[in-house]
Amino acid sequence: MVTGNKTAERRHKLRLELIDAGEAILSGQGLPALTARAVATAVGCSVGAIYNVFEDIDGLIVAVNSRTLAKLDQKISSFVPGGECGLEPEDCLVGLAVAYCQFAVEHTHAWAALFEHSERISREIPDWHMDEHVHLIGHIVKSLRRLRPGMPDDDSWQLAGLLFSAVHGVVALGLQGFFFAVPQRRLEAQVSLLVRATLAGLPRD
Amino acid sequence: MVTGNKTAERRHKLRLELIDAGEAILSGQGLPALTARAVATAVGCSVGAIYNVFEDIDGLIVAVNSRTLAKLDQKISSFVPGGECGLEPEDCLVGLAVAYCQFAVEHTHAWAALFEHSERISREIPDWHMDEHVHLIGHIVKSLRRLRPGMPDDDSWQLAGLLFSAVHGVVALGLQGFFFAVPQRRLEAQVSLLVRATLAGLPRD
DNA sequence: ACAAAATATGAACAGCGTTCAAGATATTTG
DNA sequence: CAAATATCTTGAACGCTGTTCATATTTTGT
Repeated sequence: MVTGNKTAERRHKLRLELIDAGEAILSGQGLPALTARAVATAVGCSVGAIYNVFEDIDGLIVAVNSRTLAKLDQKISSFVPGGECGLEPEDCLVGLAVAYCQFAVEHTHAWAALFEHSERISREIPDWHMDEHVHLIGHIVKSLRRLRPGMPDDDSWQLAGLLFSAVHGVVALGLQGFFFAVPQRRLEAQVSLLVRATLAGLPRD
Repeated sequence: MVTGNKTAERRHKLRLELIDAGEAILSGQGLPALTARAVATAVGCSVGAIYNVFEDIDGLIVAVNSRTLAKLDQKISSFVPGGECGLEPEDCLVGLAVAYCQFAVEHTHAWAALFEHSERISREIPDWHMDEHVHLIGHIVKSLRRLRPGMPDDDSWQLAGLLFSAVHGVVALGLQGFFFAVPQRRLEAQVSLLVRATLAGLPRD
C-alpha cells in the first residue's frame, strides 16, 4: 500500500502549522523557548507527532530559519543589482549592510537563531539551507562584480564572505551590547563606515 | 561560628580543581560537554559540591572563560604598544588581529565558549568578567591612539570595538566554515586585509 | 570528649529531546 | 459493505540536563 492522500495531507498541514507555531514562539520568546513540547502544545498535537514530520527538533528550527532567510532576502531585495536598484555599487553594498542591520534589530530573535543554531547543532546543516545562505552572499557578489569588473570570480566570493562576516560580527556583538550598548543609529553608522572604509582601502586590482 | 579555615581551604582547593577540570573538558570536548556531572566526576566530588563553590554552572563556565581570556591576553601581549613592541601602529593592529586568529585556531573550543556562552546564558555576565573583555579592547585603543593622536577617546573606543567585532566576525564564521571552508592561511590573510583596508579607508580626522 | 553548629552529599525534581509499544485510523481485500 | 491488513499516531517512559534540600558528615566551641 502506498501512503494514501489523507495522511499526506494531514502531515503537510501539520508541518505548516508547526513551522508557523515555531516562528511565533521564536520571534516572541527566542530560541531557548522553541522546544518540542512548546510547539506541540501550541498546535495541539502530541510531541511524537513532530517526529513524523521532522527528523528532529533541529529540522523544525532549520525550517523556521529558512523562513527567516526568505524574509531577509525580501528586505534587502531593493539593494540587489539587476532590478530597480539604480545605486552605485558602493552605495548598494552600504545599503545591503544597513538593511541587514535593520533586519537584525527588527527580528532580533529570529535573526540570532540563524547563527546560534548552527553553533549549537550537532549534525550538519542540510545543504539546501546552506545554499539559502550562500544565495544571500551572492547578492554581495553582484555588486562587487560591478565595482571590480576585472576581479576573478573566486576572489569576489571570498571578498563577499569577508564583507558579510565583518558586518555580521559588528551587528552581532553590537546588538547584544557585548562591550557597551550600541544604539541602532550608531550601529548603522558603524557598518556604513566599515563597508565604505574597507572598500576604499582595498588594494587596487 | 564563623567559617573556619579548614572549610575555606577545602573550598578554595575544590574551586581550583573544578576550574582545572572544566578547562580540560572544554578544550577537549567543547562547551556542550562541560556539564555539572562531568566536572564533578572529573574531580571526584558530588554534584552538589559545585554549588557550594559556584552560584551555578554558568559561574564555573565564566571562571573557565576568564582563564581563556588570560591566555589570550598573554598571546597577544607582544603586539601591545608600550612594551617591547616596536612595530608601527598599523602593523601592530594587524599583528593583534592575526594573533587573535591563531588563538582561535589553537584553542577552538575555549575560544568559541567565550561567545557561545554569553549568548546562551540567562542572567547577566558579571561585570568583572566583562571588564576582562574590555581590557583586551584597550590594547586596540592603545594602537589607535598612536595612529590617530587627535582622535577623541570615545571615538577610539568605538573604532576599537568596531575593528574587533569585524575581525571576530570573520574568524567566527570562517572557522566554523559557514559559507565555505577557510583554511587558516586564508583566514589570516583575510583579517590582515580587513584591518589594513579599514584603516586605510578611514576618513581622515 | 561532647554537644552544637556548619557543611557536604546524592537522591529527587522539573525540564529537555527522543523513542516505541500499543491503540487508532486508513486502505485493501473478499 | 464488512473483515482483514497495513499504516500511522500517540503519550508514557528513557536518559540526559541544571538545581535543590533533607540527611549524614565534619568541624568548631566548650
